[in-house]
Amino acid sequence: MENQARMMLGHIGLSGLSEEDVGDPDNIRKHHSLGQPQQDIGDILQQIMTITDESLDEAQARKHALNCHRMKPALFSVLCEMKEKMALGIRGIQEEDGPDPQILRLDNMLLAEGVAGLEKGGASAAAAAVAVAAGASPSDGSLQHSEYREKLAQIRQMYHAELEKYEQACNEFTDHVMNLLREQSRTRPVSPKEIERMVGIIHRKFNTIQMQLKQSTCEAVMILRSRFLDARRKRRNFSKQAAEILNEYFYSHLANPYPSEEAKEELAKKCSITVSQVANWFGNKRIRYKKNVSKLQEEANMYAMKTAASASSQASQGNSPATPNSGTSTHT
DNA sequence: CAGTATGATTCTGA
DNA sequence: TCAGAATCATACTG
Repeated sequence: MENQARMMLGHIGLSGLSEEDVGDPDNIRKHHSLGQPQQDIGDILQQIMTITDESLDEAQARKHALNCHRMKPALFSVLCEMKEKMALGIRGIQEEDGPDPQILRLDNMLLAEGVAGLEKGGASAAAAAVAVAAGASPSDGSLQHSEYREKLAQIRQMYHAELEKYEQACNEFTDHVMNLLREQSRTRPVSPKEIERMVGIIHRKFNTIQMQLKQSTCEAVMILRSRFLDARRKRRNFSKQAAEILNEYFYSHLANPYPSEEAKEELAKKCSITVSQVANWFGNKRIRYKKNVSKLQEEANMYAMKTAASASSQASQGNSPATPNSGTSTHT
């Protein structure tokens, strides 16, 4: 950081003059009386270039010597003059280009994913959104989404830690550069605009770093999300018992195999699956039955007989069936 | 390992 | 918005 700042500023600073130049006023006279201005400029440039090799203490001593030098006001005015000419070139640079659309996009994405939001609500909301996208009921969410939420929280934590680190580093660096410039303004002309410009440059640099952080965070969330959805996509056959229950209901309501919300909920509870899984099952079953009536007729008969048997046994025990047996008789 | 079964997803039309 | 239809992806079976 220290060196970077010096490198950024050193090339225009006066502190490049060597000890003998600054310490001994005669040297300046000597250089001027040599009648070889090009050689002198070369020397000075050489000295300027070696500034970065010096220790901080040396530089401080040199600066102090320079500040006390009786030629300083004259040098300062010369530098002001030079700067006036140079400033024309600097002014051409555009200052602000408004908020970066890419950063905005990334911010929105992170907000939507619950990474950049205020509290954990964002993360759970995102998890719920994933649950809805995956067609699951909210009731089965807590168990299956806990892992997702945990990972998301990890990403979130890392993101915020890094962001804070970058912000801190940016502020520290800005402070440091501003102090350096303020310090230098005693020996060379440094306008507030220039300081502002330098701060702008630093902020832009840190913004690009921040954008990279946001980009990789987005990537991580996307990977996590797709992995989570892929995991849900992995199919497990329902248990034999669940299939029995669903088939029984289907064939006993063959004339109208569209269970109501309440019926679906009950079936879901009985089969230990979600309501949407019940809906999926009925959707699949209806279409597949229709496509293959002749083949599934056998299955229909089997379930019809089974239902009849259980109904009669229940009747003999004095219990009435819980669900009406509407469709079986038409399909024998 | 190929063919089939099955749960889930996506698209379409009413 | 919902059901049907097509399709995908995986599990199961001979």
